[in-house]
Amino acid sequence: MMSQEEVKILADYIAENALRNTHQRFDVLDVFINSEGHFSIEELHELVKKKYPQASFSSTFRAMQVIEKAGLAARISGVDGVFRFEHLYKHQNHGHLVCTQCGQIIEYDNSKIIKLQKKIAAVHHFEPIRFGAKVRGICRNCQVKR
Amino acid sequence: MMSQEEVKILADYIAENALRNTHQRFDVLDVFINSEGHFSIEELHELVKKKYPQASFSSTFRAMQVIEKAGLAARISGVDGVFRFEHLYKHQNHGHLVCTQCGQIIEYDNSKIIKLQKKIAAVHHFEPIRFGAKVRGICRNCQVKR
DNA sequence: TTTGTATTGAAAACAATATGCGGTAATTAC
DNA sequence: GTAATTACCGCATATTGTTTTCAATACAAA
Repeated sequence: MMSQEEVKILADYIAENALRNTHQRFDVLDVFINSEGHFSIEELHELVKKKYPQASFSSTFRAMQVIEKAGLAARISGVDGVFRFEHLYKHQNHGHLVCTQCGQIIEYDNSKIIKLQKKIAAVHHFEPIRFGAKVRGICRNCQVKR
Repeated sequence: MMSQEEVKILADYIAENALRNTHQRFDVLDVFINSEGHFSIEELHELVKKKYPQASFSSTFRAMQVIEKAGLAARISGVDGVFRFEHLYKHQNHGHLVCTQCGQIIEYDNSKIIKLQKKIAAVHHFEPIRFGAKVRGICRNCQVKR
């Protein structure tokens, strides 16, 4: 059920950089692509192990580095010090609402914000690569809890 | 040359929380307030040591925790995994342009972006605490270098 | 002062991230 | 197809940045 498009992107990246097509890399990609939300490497590795029990942490770690370089994933820093991965492919133009209570990350469309950021970057002669917008606060659920 | 307003804020926080007025805390505050830009704890500690050579890393670390809780500083994650401190007092409503080459952080006014974020948060019934906007890219200097 | 306790400084613990190494497996050359 | 090459895996361990422990000290209240 893995999207062939992302597989192709990774395969292309591997070919272009004279790397090797190993099943581990595509195993990790498989799990990552079919995951919803934002996972740390450790969390992601737990998911990978469920489907591919023989997977090692290092492989998940290094596979994600490749997937990141291939442009399919990006690191974001959540509410704790741990970074998590977000999907980049077909997930353009979104910002994050980060709950400081439960750590949940909600995505929202931020195309308007990006337009503003592009203007600002231009003023500063800054060549933008990636845009981010984050609001820290309390999510609906955690408000109810109190 | 230390702003008395920030000193008062810290002193108030200390009084309200039954902490103690130690010179170490105000030494660190002094250096932090008179610093421009964004420093990691380690970088900040280097600055502190220049003025107060006897200062220990632990003290700088813990003093910044207190200063943070007093609402005078906030952590931001820069281009590497290291967090840095930014000024909160009299530094409202700004976003960051982060250079992925040299790590430099440029601040910009983002009051318009915050307005948009407030709207979005309301739609999601999300209670906002702090707003952030970040653009990763290449700064003017680093563009020239290439 | 005396007493109680928060704070300090040094070192060590911790957690997250990253790497070195020897064996293994994917490619390439033949 | 087979051998040669070399990137990669998995394990263990190193590294880095951050936090905590603990005994000694300094602050604040009586």
